[in-house]
Amino acid sequence: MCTTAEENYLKAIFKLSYEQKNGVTTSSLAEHLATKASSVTDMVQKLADKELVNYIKYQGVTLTPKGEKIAIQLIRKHRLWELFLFQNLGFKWDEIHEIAEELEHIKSDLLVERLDQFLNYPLKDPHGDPIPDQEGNFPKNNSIPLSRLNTGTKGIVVGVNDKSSSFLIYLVKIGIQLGTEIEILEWHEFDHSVDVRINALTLIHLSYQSAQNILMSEKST
Amino acid sequence: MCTTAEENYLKAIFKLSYEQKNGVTTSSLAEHLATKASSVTDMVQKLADKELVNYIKYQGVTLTPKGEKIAIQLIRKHRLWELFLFQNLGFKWDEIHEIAEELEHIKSDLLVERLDQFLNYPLKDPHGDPIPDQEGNFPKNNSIPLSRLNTGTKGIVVGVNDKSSSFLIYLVKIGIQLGTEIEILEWHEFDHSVDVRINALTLIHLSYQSAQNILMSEKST
DNA sequence: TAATATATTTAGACACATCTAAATATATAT
DNA sequence: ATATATATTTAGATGTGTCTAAATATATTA
Ligand SMILES: [Mn+2]
Ligand SMILES: [Mn+2]
Ligand SMILES: [Mn+2]
Ligand SMILES: [Mn+2]
Repeated sequence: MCTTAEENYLKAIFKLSYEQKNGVTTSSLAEHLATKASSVTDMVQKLADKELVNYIKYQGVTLTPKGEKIAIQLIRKHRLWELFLFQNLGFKWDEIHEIAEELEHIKSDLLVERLDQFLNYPLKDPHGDPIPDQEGNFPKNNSIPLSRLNTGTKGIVVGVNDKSSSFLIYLVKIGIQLGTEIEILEWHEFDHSVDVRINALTLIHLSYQSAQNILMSEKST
Repeated sequence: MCTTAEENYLKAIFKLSYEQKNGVTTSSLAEHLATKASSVTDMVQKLADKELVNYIKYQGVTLTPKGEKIAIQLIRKHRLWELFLFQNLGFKWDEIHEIAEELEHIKSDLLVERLDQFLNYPLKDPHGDPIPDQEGNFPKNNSIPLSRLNTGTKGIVVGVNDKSSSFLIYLVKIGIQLGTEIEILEWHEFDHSVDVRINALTLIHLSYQSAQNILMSEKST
């Protein structure tokens, strides 16, 4: 069994290992978990003792299969709870992450399966992120950042990279949520910002950072 | 804010203060929480520093209004979660307590209110226990232990005192759950056990301990 | 390659929650 | 009332998870 702190470390290592292919660094973990590098070293050594991570001093850390399994189950629980909060309890897009951050640590395999069943075995959470199944398989999602769409193309918003409240609230304010149709009107070379049309109606301007964090369906038109 | 450990102590003090009117004793708390008397003393002193309990050495402990409010909110959360697990996720009578013991510590007032709304503002949990409202008021429940019913009277099972898995599983096995009608047939003087008829059909024998732990509606016939 | 900057680990400390063993207070019995 | 038993508190220790400051390794730059 893992403590809540250990679980949060495993989840963080899993997330960061997509950006850092040869070992997650101590400092990036410290930043992600809002803690100190020395605390990370301590914990990572403990996780290595438990054979949940591979760790060589100064070389960063990767998950063992055992550690990865736990991380994926946590993501599964997190996203199922988020969907429950969103769909059944009427929480907003930007209110669910923090609560799910606590709920994901409730220890009961049966609870997760029943929740999955109650929600009708969903494939995506309210942010458009894929929900892994019992075995840890992620459903395919072939989305690309809005920043990679060409002028003139249209697409549907299917997710976001940045799940911070501030970004999500901003998106709602400018009229963007899951399912919104967006047409690329014009890219601006100098700052990579873009003018778009929302739902064939409203014209708005998106910064490059926003464009990178909005995920669109690949339209094979 | 309280830690999970502090919250569990407050809840335990609240429960035990019905049996011990002038201060909950250190040893009874230790027993209830499956810990040592010395640990209880430590924690109780900390809770006194936080002004959540009144504590005088060797005199036992009582809740302050502030401490009582927290305890009642915990009971509210615990019972709402139990009902959710029972009604919506299909858990059995005896499976819900342990999971709710974890869920009750999730920190979000909005979550509790939304859950209450989702469950349609219920008055009782799956064990027949009253669910306090937002202000901490318990709905009246005028139940009496089966052990106090006279020969010939009938009643409906509306709750249980003992919520242990073993007792609940036993009740299900002998055909007793919430809503079951029980008729008192004959009391046995020597061991205070009783013969009863269940749902106007099955005859069974109950020990005095069982009779004390089954709560019946007061029938004003 | 040597000097400097940055990243990481180690050492030592602290708060929390628990324990065992010893000291002390309260209750009970002679 | 004194002795004995029981309940409670204190003292000292442990494990977890965190921190700051110091030591050491790796990366960068001259
Ligand atoms: Mn978490
Ligand atoms: Mn999400
Ligand atoms: Mn609890
Ligand atoms: Mn209950």
